Amino acid sequence: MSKSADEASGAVHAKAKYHHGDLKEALVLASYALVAERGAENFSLADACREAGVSTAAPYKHFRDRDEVLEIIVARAFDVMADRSMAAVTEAGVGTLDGIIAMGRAYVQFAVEEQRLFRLMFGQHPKLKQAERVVSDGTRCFSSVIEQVAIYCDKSGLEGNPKEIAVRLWTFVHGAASLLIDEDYAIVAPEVDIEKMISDATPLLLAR
Amino acid sequence: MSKSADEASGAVHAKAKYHHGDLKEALVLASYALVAERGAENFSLADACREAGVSTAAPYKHFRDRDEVLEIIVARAFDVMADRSMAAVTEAGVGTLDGIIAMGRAYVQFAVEEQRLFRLMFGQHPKLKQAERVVSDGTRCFSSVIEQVAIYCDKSGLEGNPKEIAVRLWTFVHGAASLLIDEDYAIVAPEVDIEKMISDATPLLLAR
DNA sequence: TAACATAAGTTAGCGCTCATAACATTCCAA
DNA sequence: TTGGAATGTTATGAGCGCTAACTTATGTTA
Repeated sequence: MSKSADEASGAVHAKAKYHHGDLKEALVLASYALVAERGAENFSLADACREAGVSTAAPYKHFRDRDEVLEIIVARAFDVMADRSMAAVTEAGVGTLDGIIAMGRAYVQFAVEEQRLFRLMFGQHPKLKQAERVVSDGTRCFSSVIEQVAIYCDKSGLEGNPKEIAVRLWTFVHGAASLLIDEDYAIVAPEVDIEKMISDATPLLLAR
Repeated sequence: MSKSADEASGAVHAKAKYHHGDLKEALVLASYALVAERGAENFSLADACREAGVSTAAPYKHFRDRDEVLEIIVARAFDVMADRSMAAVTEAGVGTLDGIIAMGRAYVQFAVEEQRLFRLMFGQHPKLKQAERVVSDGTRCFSSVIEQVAIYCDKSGLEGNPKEIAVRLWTFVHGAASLLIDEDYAIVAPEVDIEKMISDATPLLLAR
């Protein structure tokens, strides 16, 4: 078992080599998994080190600090989100009402499935927000929403400003995602059906 | 100066008395202020102890652990929020569209002014969510929204389920508050006018 | 009034974190 | 072949939450 694991990791006969090979990537992968599982607040770089089999000082040869690791994780998470979102749109119909609803649902679904990552992506963490990779990936993600709304407006002769409408839709699904994963609905309105709420509210919010 | 402070705190000639008087309340007040200022993640019980002038072990005579202090803080913050919300409704008109819009704006305003508290109140923190005081205070807060919607529906002959509509409105303003304080709007749509967005969206979401 | 139980403080210490400094090893290129 | 540069190591510091064991003050009861 441990033998096949060794082979899978590409180490032909790697008995405790001093240099890891690609420690940076290994630490990012381990950290990504740990954050996705336990959340950023319960993630320690030290754990990632143990997983990668190196000392707790090793990361500092590759990263500025703990926050730089989180930065990279967030950027990757945005990529994953963008992919899933586009897949949903493509399936439901580009530039259609159903497509836009599907995007909203995909947003919430991502938030539920990747709770811990979602919180890190959108939560307040000053250092992360300024990071180049985070800003550009986040912006790209949002642009695709505006695009879908623009096509829909065009098709259906709606007059509104696509960006303004996109912000409105984003606001709603983000609220839904947040209240859902933070279990605020559960306390106050456990019976709420999110999927239905989104399909109900989307056309209302698209109105001019 | 220090003399008048002593008198104000009720200590007639209190030079370093071994027993504090009301350490529990003093720690809660100090902690509330620190959390409001720095956020729960950057708050240490140790800091609150220094502020209160006691050892770092002292709190454990009064609280189960750090989380119990946060629990109490959240409960108090909900009270403050409920007060401000009701004040806004009363001023704008009970059971009117303006009243409902005012509540939404008050929600966002509270979130902005008390960012750190807001995050603690609605963020994911399993131990806190289950706490009795938090659940009951949160529920009471939400009930007042349902009430306003119900009156409005009655008056204007709207057919919808008040709770369902209240959830929809809450979802929207919560999304707005979150994206605003976490600076996600700032990255992607810095020009957005939240006040206007809320007054635009509220009537749309009230529709059946 | 004296004695004592208990409440409410203290110090010391464990185990964990992030981060830095100083040292060791390995790799690669001149 | 050899000397940096890159990439590991160990040791350490400062801060955190929390517990154990001890001390001091308080207030009730005999």
